[in-house]
Amino acid sequence: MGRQPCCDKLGVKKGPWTAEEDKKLINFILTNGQCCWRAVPKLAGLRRCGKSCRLRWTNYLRPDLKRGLLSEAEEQLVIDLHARLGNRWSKIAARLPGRTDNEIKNHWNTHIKKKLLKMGIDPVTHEPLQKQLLSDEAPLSDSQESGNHCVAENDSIINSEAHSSSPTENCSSDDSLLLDNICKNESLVNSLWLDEAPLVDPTWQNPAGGLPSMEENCAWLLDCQDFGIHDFGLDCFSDIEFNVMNSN
DNA sequence: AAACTCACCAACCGCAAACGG
DNA sequence: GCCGTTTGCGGTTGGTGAGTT
Repeated sequence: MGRQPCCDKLGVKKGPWTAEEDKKLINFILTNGQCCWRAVPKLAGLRRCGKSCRLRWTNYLRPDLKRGLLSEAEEQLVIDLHARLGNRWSKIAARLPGRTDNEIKNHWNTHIKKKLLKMGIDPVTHEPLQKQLLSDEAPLSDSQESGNHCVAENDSIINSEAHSSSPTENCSSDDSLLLDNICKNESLVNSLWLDEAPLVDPTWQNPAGGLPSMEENCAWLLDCQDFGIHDFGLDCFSDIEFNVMNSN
C-alpha cells in the first residue's frame, strides 16, 4: 500500500507565496487558530497543500519571529547546542526564541559551517580538524568512535573546543553578557542535556535584547508586503495570537 | 553592459513519529 | 496491536540578487 500524497498534486500551487496568499493564511489563522493543517487550504481558500501552509506560517508569517541575522551570542549558542544535539534543528530552534529550525539550518549551512572550518573545527564532530587528521590515521577505539559521531555524549567538548574559540572575543558587550549567562547557567545546560522543554532565559525576555513585542514583530509585514497588517485587523494580535501561542 | 559565479534563503520532498479509530 | 491519516523534521533544491570578471 503506497503512501498517500500529502495533497492532491492536481490544482495545487507550488513555489513562492504571493502577498495575497499570505494575507489569506494570516487572516485564517488569526481567526481560527492553528488546527488541522490539511484542512487549512480549503477553509482559507488557498490552492496550496496543508504542508506548505504550515511551513509558510511557521517559517515566515508567525508574528513571534525574530527577523534578521543571528547575533554573535545566538550563533555561539547554536554551535554549542549543535555540539550536544547534532542536526536536530527543531530542538535547537526551541532554545532560540523567535528563530525557526529552517532559519537556523540555513544559517548553519551558509555561515557557521564555514566559520568553524576556518577556525579549524570540524562542523560535524566539533573536533579540531588537526586532531581528526591524526585520528584518521590511527583507527579509533570503540569509545572514541562513538564519541566522534555522538558529540552529545561528551560534555567536555562544549566546555573545551566550542569555547576554545573564545566565543566572547568578537561579541558586543551585550552579546558577551548573554553568552556568559548562557554558559554559566548550569540549569540551562542540564535542560539541554536532558532534552527538556525550552528554558526561557530571562535575557530573552528583556525588552531591550530579548523578543520584540508583537507589534514590532508584525511591523516588517508592513515593510515587506504590499498589504498592511491592519488590513486584517492585526490589532487583535495581542488577544488572538497569544491565545493561539499559549494553546500550543 | 553582459556573462558568469557565488551566497543566501524560501520552499519542496520524503521519511518517520504521533495520533486516532 | 494494527492500520490509515496527519503532522513534524531534516535534507535538498532552485530562484534570485550581489559581486566579479
